[in-house]
Amino acid sequence: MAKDISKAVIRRLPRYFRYLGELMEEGVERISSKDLSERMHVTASQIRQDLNNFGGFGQQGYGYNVEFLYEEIGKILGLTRRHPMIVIGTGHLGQAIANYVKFEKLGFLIIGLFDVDPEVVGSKVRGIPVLPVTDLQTFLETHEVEIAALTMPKDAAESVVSTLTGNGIRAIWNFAHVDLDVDDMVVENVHLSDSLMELSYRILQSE
Amino acid sequence: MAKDISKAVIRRLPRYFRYLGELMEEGVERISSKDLSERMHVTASQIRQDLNNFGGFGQQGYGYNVEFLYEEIGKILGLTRRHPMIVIGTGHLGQAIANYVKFEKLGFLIIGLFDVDPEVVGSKVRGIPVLPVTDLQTFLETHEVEIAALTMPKDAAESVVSTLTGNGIRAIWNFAHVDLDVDDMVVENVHLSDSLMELSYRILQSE
DNA sequence: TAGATTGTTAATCGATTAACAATC
DNA sequence: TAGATTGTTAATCGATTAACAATC
Repeated sequence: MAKDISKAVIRRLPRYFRYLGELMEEGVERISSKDLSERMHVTASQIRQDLNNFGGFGQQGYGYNVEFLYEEIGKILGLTRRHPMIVIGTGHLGQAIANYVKFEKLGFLIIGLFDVDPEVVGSKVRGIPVLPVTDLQTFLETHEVEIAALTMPKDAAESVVSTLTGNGIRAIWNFAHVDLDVDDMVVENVHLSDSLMELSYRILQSE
Repeated sequence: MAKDISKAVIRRLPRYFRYLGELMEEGVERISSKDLSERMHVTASQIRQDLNNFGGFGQQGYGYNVEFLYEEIGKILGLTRRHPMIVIGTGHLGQAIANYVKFEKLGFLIIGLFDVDPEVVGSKVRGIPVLPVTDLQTFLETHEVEIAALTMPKDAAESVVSTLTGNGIRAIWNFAHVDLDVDDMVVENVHLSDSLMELSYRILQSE
C-alpha cells in the first residue's frame, strides 16, 4: 500500500480528527469544506485536497458526513486497533502519559511502566506496577509491546534503545532531548524545549 | 524589524541550537555546513540558506565557529533574556514542566504555580507554593509574567484565557486539547495526542 | 430542476537543493 | 598561493491555492 502522502498532510490529520470529534459532540451531522475551513482557519481547498489523498469521502452538493469522516480518518490513523505501550521513566512526564485517559480511548494502552530508581520501583501508577528497567528484556519477551515512550534523560534513553531493538517494539515515542534514529523503527521525537524556544522567538518578533 | 522568516526555518533553529550545544560539549571549535549536515541529516545547502536569513555567521574556507554560532542562535531565539513564566494546572504535566531544570537554563523561570484543586493548593513544587487560580488576577497585577503554560483540561483552559488577556501576559504555551487563538498573544499549541496519532499512522505505513 | 459543493486539474507560491563565484 | 567553504543566485521540487467541470 502506501502511496506517498506528504508529511505535511499527515501532520494535519490528527487536527481534522479533533475538529470532527468536536463537531460530533455538538451534534453536527454534516459539514462542507468551506464551513470546516472557517473553523479551522485553513483553506477549503486544502481540506478537500488533503482528504482526497485517501479517497472521496464527500458528496457533491452535500459536503461531508461528520461521523463517517471521523471514522475514516480514525482508520487512516490506525486508531481502530490496540496499541500496547510501555513507558520507560516514571518521572512526572512519564506519569502524565500513564494517566492520560484520552490516549487509552484512542487505543494506546499502557501495559508496563519502568524506572531505574529503586525508590519508585514497586509503586503503582493507575494500578500498573513500576518495574525495574533490568526487567525490560524479559518483559518484552513475554508481552507484545508496540510502542515505547521514553521519558528519561538523554543518556539513559540512548542506552535503553539497544534493549528495545529486536524485541518486537515497532515505535519509539521519544521525549528525551536527543534525536533518536533507529533502524527499522518508527521514531517520533517530541522536544518540548524546542517548542518553548520557538515561542520565545515569536514573542521577540511580536514586539 | 522582522523580515519575514518562514516558519519552517524557525522551527529548525532550536534544533541547530541543540546540535551546536552538543558540539560545544564535545569540545569542537569549528564546523562546516557539510559536517553539520551529516550529523543532522539535512543538506548543507539548507543550513547555509537558513543561517543566512539572519546574517553571515560563517567564514569562507573555515566554516562556522561553534560557540559563536551557538550564541548567535541563542540571541535570535531570545534566550539571552529572562522569561518569567507561570504554570496553571499542577497535575503531572504541570509538575514535569515546573521541574525541568533545562528550561531554567534557557531563561524560562517558573515564578508561579496555580491550581483549582484545594487539595494541592498550598503544597510546594521546587519550593514554589501552589496558589489557587482565584489568586491569578492579583498575581498578574503584582508580578511581571511573560508566559503562561496551560496544563489543564480544555474547558478550564478556555475559561482561564480571559483572565490572562490584558494582564501583561505575552504568550501562552498551551497543552490543553484545543487550539487556542487569542488576539495580541503568541500561542503555541502542543498537542501530545496529535503526535501519538502521527506515530500510529507511521507504524501502519511501515508494515 | 437549480443550487451547492465536491473532486480534480491547472496556476501560483514557497521552500529546498544545486551550483558556483567570492573570499578567507 | 591553493584549498576549502561560505554566501547567494538560479533551478528544481513540492505544497498550497484557485478555478471549474462533474455531479449529488
